[in-house]
Amino acid sequence: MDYKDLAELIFPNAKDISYYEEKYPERNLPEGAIVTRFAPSPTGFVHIGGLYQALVAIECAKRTKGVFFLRVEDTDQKREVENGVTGIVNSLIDFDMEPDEGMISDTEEKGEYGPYKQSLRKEIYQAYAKYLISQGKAYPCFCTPEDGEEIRKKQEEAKIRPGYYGVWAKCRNLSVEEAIQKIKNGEQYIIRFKSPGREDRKIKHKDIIKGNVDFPENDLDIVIIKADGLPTYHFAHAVDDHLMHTTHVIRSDEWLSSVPLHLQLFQELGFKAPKYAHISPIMKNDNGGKRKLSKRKDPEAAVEYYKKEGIPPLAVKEYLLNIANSTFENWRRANPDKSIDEFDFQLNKMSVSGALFDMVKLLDIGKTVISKMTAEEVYEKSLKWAEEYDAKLAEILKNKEYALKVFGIERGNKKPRKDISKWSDVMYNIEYMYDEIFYGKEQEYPYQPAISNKEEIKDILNSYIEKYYNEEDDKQTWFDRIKALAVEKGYAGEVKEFKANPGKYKAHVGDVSTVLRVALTSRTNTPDMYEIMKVLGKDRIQKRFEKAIECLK
RNA sequence: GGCCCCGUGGUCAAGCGGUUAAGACACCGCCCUUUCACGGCGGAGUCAUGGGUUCGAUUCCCGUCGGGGUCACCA
Repeated sequence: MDYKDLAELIFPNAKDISYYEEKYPERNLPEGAIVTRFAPSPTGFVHIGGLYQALVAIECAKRTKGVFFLRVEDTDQKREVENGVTGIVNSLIDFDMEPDEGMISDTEEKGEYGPYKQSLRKEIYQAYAKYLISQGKAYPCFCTPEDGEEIRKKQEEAKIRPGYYGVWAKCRNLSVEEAIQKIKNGEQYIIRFKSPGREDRKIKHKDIIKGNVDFPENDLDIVIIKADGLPTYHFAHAVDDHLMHTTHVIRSDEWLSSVPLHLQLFQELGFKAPKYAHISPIMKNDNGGKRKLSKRKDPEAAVEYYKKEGIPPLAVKEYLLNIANSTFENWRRANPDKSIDEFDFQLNKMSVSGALFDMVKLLDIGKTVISKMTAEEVYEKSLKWAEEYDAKLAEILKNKEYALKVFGIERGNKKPRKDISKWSDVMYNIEYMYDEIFYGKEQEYPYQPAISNKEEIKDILNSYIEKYYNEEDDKQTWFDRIKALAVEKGYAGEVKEFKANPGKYKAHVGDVSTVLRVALTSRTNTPDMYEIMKVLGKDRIQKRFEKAIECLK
């Protein structure tokens, strides 16, 4: 009896691996094309770090006319969440990061290299496990989880390296006959890889991001097929990325220390190993210390958070790209209007250490991104956001024609306003332009100390609307009239003049403007008042003044 | 604890043996200006530490310290 008999006994129905080798031929891609993937567990939750990885992967694939695919790693059934895959796919779509192939929902997929869901690939893994067993490179292990625990305990007590290896790997040296007998006796088992490695030897690995890294060889007989018949991550990774012809494995750097094992697996399976790029995680400052953004503690760890806040996906991507390649920022300054797809992303220029997440910077990028949009775009996007997250905003945005005027204020010129960094800022930015909200609020007029006399304010307001305001005026004329009003009432027409001779005037034209502004908007700081008045129109201006005067009493 | 990775201003970072050590965000000041934002100009602030190597180290080597990762029938 030999290894083949053992393999046959364990996986009687498994196909020969040549079947799969033929079924999934080499991809027909241009020279240098990168085939890579995003391979999350279907928890339905996409971590910002996952999005980051996916973005990097997409940039690589796009740049080389390669392939980016989505594979679902659901070999741990405990982690399975209902509709988890759809959730992930939708998040990618939200960010305009749709994969070229792979899963497109919980049950559907596209592409020739599937299934893209590992739980559906059971027989494939078993075929390769069978192959390994028949070669004497894997074996059934009859140790129970409790046995494993016991071994670890002993190792800990003896202060030696824990794990299933060397003399501790009890089942490794079972003869084929013994193994067959145990199986026939109905003993439960799992399949372990028979590692040819030695801990006292080093291997060299060149990681695209981390550079040269030396490790001790792997000598652990890790399990490749679990009791439930599904593979472990390591085995699935080797089989899948081989069969799917992945050229570059781009993943979080928590996997870096598994590289010796993975390389060994590829070697023993007779596969060509992919290139690896291990990305540093995005960190967060946690009083003094650094730690990974945590799903439990940090809301911003979830991609869903950005959607809820209304931070434009493009802003998130630009921010992430900036962490990935800091040259992006300079490129962006030089090419403010180009698509990010034109940026020459370099995998090997990625930072080796983990960056601290900087929300302030993200929001700054958000401001710039939104400032470049047309009023129409701002309208569409904020409405879409509002429909999902802010019913009141959605309601006031119904009148598109008017909303466009409001969003058009100081927009589209060479120096557009930058005061909206996310869609959830919109309400605050525009609410006073809507009468239903303006009059609905408890009226407060924060007049400035420069002009605080009630009669004075009333006089300025009345004079302005009666004698000085003319809807037809261009901006220069409009402001000249405000100056004339100021002068008439004994204020300096120029701020400079006032500063030069402060004793000569009650205050200056700026203070007069503030009176108008506050009456109009109940705010001291607003965008350009000329444009605001244009949008409001004379009737509404008059009404607001009347209301302001009324409130003075 | 073993193994591995990392350490330039508050943050992201360029730099790779000789630089006044880029740039961005944040901060401060000034200018522009009817407010605010924008924009422009300027400012403060950094090579973790100790030893080497070298004519010369932020750059190379070693130690120390600090941070992170990993040691599952989880991924």
